[in-house]
Amino acid sequence: MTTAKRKSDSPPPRDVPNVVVSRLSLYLRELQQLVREGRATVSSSQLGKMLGFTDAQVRKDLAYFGHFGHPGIGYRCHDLIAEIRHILGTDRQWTVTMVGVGNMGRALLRYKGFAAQGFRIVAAFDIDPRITDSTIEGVPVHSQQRMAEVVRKQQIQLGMITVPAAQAQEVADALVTAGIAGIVNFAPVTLSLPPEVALVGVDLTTELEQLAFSVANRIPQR
Amino acid sequence: MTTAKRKSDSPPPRDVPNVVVSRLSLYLRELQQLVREGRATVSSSQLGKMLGFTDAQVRKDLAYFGHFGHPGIGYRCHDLIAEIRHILGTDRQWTVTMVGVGNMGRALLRYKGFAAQGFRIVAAFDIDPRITDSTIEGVPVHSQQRMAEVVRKQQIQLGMITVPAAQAQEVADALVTAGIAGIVNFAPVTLSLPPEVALVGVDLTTELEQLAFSVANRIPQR
DNA sequence: TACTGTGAAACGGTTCACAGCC
DNA sequence: GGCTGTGAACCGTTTCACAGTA
Repeated sequence: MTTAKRKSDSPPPRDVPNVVVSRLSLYLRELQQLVREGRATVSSSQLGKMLGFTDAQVRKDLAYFGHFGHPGIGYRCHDLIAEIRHILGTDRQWTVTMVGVGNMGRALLRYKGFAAQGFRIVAAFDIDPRITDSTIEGVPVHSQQRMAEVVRKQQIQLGMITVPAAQAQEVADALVTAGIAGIVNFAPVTLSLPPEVALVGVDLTTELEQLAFSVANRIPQR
Repeated sequence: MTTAKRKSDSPPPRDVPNVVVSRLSLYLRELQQLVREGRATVSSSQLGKMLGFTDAQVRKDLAYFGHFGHPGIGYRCHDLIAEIRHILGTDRQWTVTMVGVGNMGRALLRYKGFAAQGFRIVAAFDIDPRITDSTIEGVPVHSQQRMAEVVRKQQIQLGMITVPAAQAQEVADALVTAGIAGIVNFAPVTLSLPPEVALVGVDLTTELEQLAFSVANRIPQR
């Protein structure tokens, strides 16, 4: 790390627009790609162009968190990756569990991309006795009854819900009781959780509907 | 359908904020749930509460497209479902293809939820000769070389990309050449497409990163 | 009374434009 | 010359508050 400095090391700014954080993830993805291609630095306008954002937006987004750039040079890719990972909290390991080992759950268990960003799936749960107490991709699959126990013992922080919609709320409640800090919900229902538990919803049908609307109304996106 | 009327039947308003469309999908999901529970009408404040939005927001969102509500009554669930499906374009069938029949592709092929919203997966493509020319969940899996031919012949409108990141751009280019109108990209890369092709990106690692940030910074979400 | 639809006000995020730095 | 960081202007979205309707 060179002269780049954070505004304040631990407590992050209070007033960061929510969308900024989601763009941070995209910057990170592009930067990792650039490093793989051997690039050392990138300017805000180059990074913006790759993602369809303006240069000013890139600079503003990053400036919420510190002075990471170098006038006349741009941003050093390697350093900026480290900064963004620090901001997102993915410079450390997160322990994750998956509830529901059906088609979707299984596919996500096999996906190798999570580990590279610091997310380690350490346990899965299902109600089907044919798969509980087995191991899929090195991840032990437990009976859902053991959730509280396993989550506590293994200090699991995040949960992904990939059960049918009808069971999603009770699974979420169980995860909350077990002490989970955040949930990604893939079931197509709105979950209600206590406010101290973070929630991200991913509904694939909804995504297709966005696409259908764009196509049906011929809205050029970029 | 009763007295509810659209502002104008076919051409939709030009100036609809983008976020409104994504909320429309959520309204639809809740309304379908309400109908399953036997509810006939719902007010903007009830619908809003279910999703964590204000009543004014719900009314404004819907008012962009027409006068669907009934003062003193609220919205008739059944009618509003029909209206929203008409707006999204999901009152008709969409033909969809899936490129990449690995873990994720297979999981999505098996997912039953798409069909219920009007999305019919009619063909899939892969490069692995061990699975090409077979059938998965009733969906024929073709060699990727046949993409242009099959997409044209079957008049496929939308594509989902579930290949590894390194191949995503070339697959996207091939889909565009074949004449696809919109793409959902699950590969963790930024695709560059001609502006007349609609694009929705879903990056699961990005979603986990959002969650990590929220947890690391203890931001209550709701 | 219960509720919608909508102008107007308030808010928040994006873009502009430029001082400062390499 | 090339580039960042940032106050100020701008613009899009949300919320308010109320007239109108059943």
